[in-house]
Amino acid sequence: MFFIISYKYRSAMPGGQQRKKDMARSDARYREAYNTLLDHCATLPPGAVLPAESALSAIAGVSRTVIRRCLSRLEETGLISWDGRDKRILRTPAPEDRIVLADGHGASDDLERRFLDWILRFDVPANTPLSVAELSRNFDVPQHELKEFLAGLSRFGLVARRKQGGWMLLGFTREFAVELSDFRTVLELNAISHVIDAPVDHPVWPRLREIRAAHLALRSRIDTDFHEFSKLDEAFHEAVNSVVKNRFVAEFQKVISLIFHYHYMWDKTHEKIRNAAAIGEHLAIIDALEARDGDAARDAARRHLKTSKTTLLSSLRAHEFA
Amino acid sequence: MFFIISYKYRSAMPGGQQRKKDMARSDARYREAYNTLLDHCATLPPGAVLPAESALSAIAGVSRTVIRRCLSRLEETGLISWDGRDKRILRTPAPEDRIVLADGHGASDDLERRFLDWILRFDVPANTPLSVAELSRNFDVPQHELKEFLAGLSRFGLVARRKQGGWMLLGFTREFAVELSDFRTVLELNAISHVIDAPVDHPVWPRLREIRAAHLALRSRIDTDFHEFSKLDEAFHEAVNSVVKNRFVAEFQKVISLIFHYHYMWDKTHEKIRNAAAIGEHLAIIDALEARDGDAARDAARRHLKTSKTTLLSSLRAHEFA
DNA sequence: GTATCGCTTTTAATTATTTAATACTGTTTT
DNA sequence: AAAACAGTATTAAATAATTAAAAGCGATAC
Repeated sequence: MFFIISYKYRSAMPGGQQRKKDMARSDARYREAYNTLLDHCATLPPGAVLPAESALSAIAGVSRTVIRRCLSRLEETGLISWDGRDKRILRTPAPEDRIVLADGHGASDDLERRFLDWILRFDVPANTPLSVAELSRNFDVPQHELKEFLAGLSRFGLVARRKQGGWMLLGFTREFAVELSDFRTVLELNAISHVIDAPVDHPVWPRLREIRAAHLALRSRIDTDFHEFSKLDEAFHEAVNSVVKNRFVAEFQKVISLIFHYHYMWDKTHEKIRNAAAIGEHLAIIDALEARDGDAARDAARRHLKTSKTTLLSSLRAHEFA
Repeated sequence: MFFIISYKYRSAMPGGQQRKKDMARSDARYREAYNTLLDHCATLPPGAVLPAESALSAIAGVSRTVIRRCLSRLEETGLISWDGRDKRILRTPAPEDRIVLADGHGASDDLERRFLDWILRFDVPANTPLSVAELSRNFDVPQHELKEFLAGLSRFGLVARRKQGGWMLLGFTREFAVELSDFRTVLELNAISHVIDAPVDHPVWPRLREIRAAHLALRSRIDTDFHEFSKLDEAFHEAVNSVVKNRFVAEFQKVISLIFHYHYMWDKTHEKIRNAAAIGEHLAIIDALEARDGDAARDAARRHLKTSKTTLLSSLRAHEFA
């Protein structure tokens, strides 16, 4: 009983805002909901009656508990009157009525990309112990999120738990690269087969035509713009794999394409020659696909993936001896 | 300063054992290390000098911090004398000197199997909200372990976060089953190709011969023992896939085989006929493999996997209308 | 000079606390 | 009477706080 009522008075305590120390869980949800409610009130004239608590909870996308906390504050601030079901707007909310949102970690969503980026860019060696505390600081993400993220990565065999606690980076070893390349080949050849069977009105066909044109255009100015190939490579493989509608394939493809993409970008040895050759390989695949010649397409793809694998491995070797 | 010294006296406090409430983290590591050290002491005669702290930490596989805590207790119990580097055994340890290991959650390792078992056995519907607290109670696993586990599963698209917090079971929908089957087909056909290329002295060949014999034996008594097929099915697919040495494939295969295995066990409709047919399909694959006929093997495998897919889907449909 | 120790600092596992979500219950409104 | 609603109680999720363990760092003994 007291528990609920106390909401009404809590924010009236000295300081107004809660001390950070007391907040086991952030009240960001409440703050956002409050502002959303303000916006809603702004659309109504003074004297208007507010809808039911459950209706408001639907509007703000939060539970009734949060709504009641918001209403308490609205009443207290003098924005509304509140007695049971009767909730009336007293005055139109002003900009200064909003509560500031404690700047949360907006960084969380991008974590995977930034983490892989870090590993590949700084060439973090295999068997490096990963400190959750340190990663948390560097990536500006709460520790528990990082733990969940690492738990997810462990499913890909990229990291593993250490017996003495914490985590350890397993890849990027030679074995990892080989197995990744092999797995990519399996997925990609399957995708090629799917493209061959795609109906004539499938969006992949115009997309491939565009990509072919882009390849030809880049080939004509390869001497100067060879570094643009990386983007083209990603687009090509994305187009081919887009035909396969499979959540498992998609999940892996995300990681695979990221890793290959970065290696293409950073391995600068013979970059121009490599990219020129890859353009040729891509065009061969597209030719075979458009001719609906499955065997030829798979052969061409196999050749291209073999080149990719070799490139990936040699870039690892280069780092090893660096 | 006081913090560390207190180790020496803490265990002398009333009760001897720490109150559970005070233990933010379990001291299981210390307890195990202590017993290990006792075992080590038992091999030495009284009066013998114990090795350096770092050496002991290597023996017990823990940090020096834990070793020092153990030494404190050993000294206190009168088992050793300890003054700086001088550590001598005073008497041979007796069985009652061991500390009891607080029975921890030995349940953690088996979590994946038990979780999938639960989903499939009780036919938990798609879009069911999963409560970490409840799962934690039912599976007798700490909450944070469950969160990490669910984070891992989300990589397979089996579960996902909810915006209002917590997790939600996504599969087992029809789409999930279709995509899982398709993915399994891709992996399995690849495995078949690998088997074909395996050298004559590869262990897969004798294994397949054994499995063929087991199939023939079961076929002769299929009328009574048809339910034994489930084990045979698992053995067959495991043998074929064992040829592919790939961490990504292996990780998926674990989940896939579990799911198909359970469905074979529980879908009781036409079980005898289904299993008899599957035996024939398996034998056809084995025949083609032993004849080193890649195309025939892949065709046979495709037929078998198609049957499997149909069975999986119809078992889902059966549940839907139940 | 180097191996080892005492002590300090840092990290990770786990509990505890706070906020939010949900379930339940009786009352009011239609 | 039935539906909608607010008040209350319970439960869960996020995250801070706490403790065990690990790692690090001079000092010291050999």
